[in-house]
Amino acid sequence: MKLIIDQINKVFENKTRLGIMSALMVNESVDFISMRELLGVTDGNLSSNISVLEHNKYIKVKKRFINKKTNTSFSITKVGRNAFQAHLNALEELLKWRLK
Amino acid sequence: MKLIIDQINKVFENKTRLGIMSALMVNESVDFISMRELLGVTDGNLSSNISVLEHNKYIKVKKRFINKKTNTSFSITKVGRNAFQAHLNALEELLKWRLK
DNA sequence: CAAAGCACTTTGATATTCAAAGTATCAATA
DNA sequence: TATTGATACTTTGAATATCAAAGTGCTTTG
Repeated sequence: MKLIIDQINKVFENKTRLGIMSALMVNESVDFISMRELLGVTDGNLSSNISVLEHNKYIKVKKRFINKKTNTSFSITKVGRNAFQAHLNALEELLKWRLK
Repeated sequence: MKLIIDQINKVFENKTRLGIMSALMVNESVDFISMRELLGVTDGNLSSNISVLEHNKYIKVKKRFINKKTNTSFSITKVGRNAFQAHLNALEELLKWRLK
């Protein structure tokens, strides 16, 4: 069981980051405001958790202007997708372990 | 998606506690030493996380003597089982959400 | 040109984590 | 029978994490 637990990724042991990653697994790109609405979190919370994921190279952040307003959007990286998938697999293993 | 994320239980956002609960879902009772070995954690880590689960009434702690040595064992409560199941359902929902 | 809004980021008080140090009891060795 | 070691935990606290309020830098509106 230790082997399974070791595969659980600390970065994803957080509601907001779990939500961000889930959203980016199915959406090519999601912008700041949409993500905030989707998750129902404060902007401060979203911003700091985005930073954590970015520093881990799990997501990419793209900033641009859309009619004179800043627009920040996120996408998942290959590394992020693999790490998240590994985390989900570990969770699944933990549940399978329960049954044997 | 906010509705799903809200169902994620903060108490279970921790490797050790996730492991404890998984173990107690399938084992009527597990003692301190066995749990520590099973999870591969330090005794301090196990002890403090057991306290968290106990204060949340998710597990019961039973202390007794087995040939003059203290023996502490844990079991899941009805409340704990329900809470953990709800948490697992939320995780599952989050994954299902990914597919639509 | 203030004042208000928008789209974020930073700050910091508060909460959490977990291993080292501590406690209590028993067993063995000298 | 002191003394050291082992076992079975618990407590402490330094390090780290969380997240909402306050801050920043724009633009727009009155």
